Amino acid sequence: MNNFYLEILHVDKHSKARYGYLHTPHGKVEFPMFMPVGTLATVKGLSPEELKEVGAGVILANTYHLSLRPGEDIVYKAGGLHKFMNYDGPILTDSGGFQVFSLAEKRKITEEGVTFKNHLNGAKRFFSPEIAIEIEEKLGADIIMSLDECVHYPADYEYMKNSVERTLRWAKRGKDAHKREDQALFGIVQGGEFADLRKYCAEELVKMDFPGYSIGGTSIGEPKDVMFQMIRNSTPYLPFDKPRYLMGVGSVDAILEGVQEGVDMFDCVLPTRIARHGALMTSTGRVNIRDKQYEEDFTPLDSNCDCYCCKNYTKAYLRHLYKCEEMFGKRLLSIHNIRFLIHLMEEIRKAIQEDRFLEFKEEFLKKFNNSKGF
RNA sequence: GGAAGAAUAGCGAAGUGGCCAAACGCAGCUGACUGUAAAUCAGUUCCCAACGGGUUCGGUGGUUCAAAUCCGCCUUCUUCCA
Repeated sequence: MNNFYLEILHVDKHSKARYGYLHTPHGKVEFPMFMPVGTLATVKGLSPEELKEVGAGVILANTYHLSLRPGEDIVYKAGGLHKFMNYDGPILTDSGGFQVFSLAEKRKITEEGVTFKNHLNGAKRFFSPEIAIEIEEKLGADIIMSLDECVHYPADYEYMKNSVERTLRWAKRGKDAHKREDQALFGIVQGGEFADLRKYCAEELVKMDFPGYSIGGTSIGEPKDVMFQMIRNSTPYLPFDKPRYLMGVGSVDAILEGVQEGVDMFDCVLPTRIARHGALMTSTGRVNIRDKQYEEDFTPLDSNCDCYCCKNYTKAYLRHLYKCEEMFGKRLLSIHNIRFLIHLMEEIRKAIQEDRFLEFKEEFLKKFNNSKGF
């Protein structure tokens, strides 16, 4: 496919951070990028117009969840995900590999695939690498993931080794099954905390020649330094000219760490989920808006933020909305958190182009870690 | 004027002789959340120099080894009858 490629415009002189455009069938987007998650074909609380306003490019949707509701055939009949959800930017679908982890007690893995007892009514649903691809083709995202096993942490070496071998076989099967020319299928690097397995998995995937590579099995409860090591054990084996996507990572320090190691794409439910729960990312650290200290605070959430929420509303008002469980509050806070991360990426991109990424990282973390981080 | 019933922690509400500093819900205060089973989950909320101690269940006086729980009186509220 020639309408999907990475256009690298600059590499930071003092790190592996890269800047450029990712070209997709639904337009080009700058990287490094943060991709908001819209599991059920909606980024919870935000309209497509609001997503544009906060600067979102790629957004995610989920194969497992959409295949259960409304069902991939409905989305297909609607004209695909873009039309169905009225989003004309690039969309990425996760394969269901994360649900192998998050719904661990409701599934069984075999060589053939994964059988889920779904979380809605317990009905069995079988996912093979081929079925995942078939569903993803019907959903019609620009970027799709092969079915993998997101392995729990910690896992012993033997388990991880077998799992990586199987994930590699699944990647191959998915690739063979994938027919749509207008979708980029990514392979996923697993291997947990084991350096040799990460390397092996990356190298084997590269042999299969995917248009992009994901790093999975991160941010599932492992310590930060372990996560950082997982990244460093993966990126060196991935081709320079293909996008690297660190899955499920959305904490500020981890994003900065990933960018430094040459990661181009990040996604995470963190900003939207914690926003709904009243926790906000600000340039000076974490804010729990429900806290009493904001009761009479008539200043913006983050004076350095240019989002609709920060430009128009005070902490006292946001606290009030939160405590009254008004949905507008959750929307405003979600808008802020997503804008915060996307704005962070904008600043990162600027810093990379000016070869001062490392200084930027240090300064940003210094301010951010003054209070509680994530 | 008479009759019946009720008063429990910020609110609602269990408990009706010892296992009660008192269930539970709400409100309050605080944490957590990372390819979304999440508008969720967890902790905490009488006072204190606190792995112990001190005061509580409308008020007051009793009964009892022991009372939120039983008895007398008082106060307030609700309903019904006049």
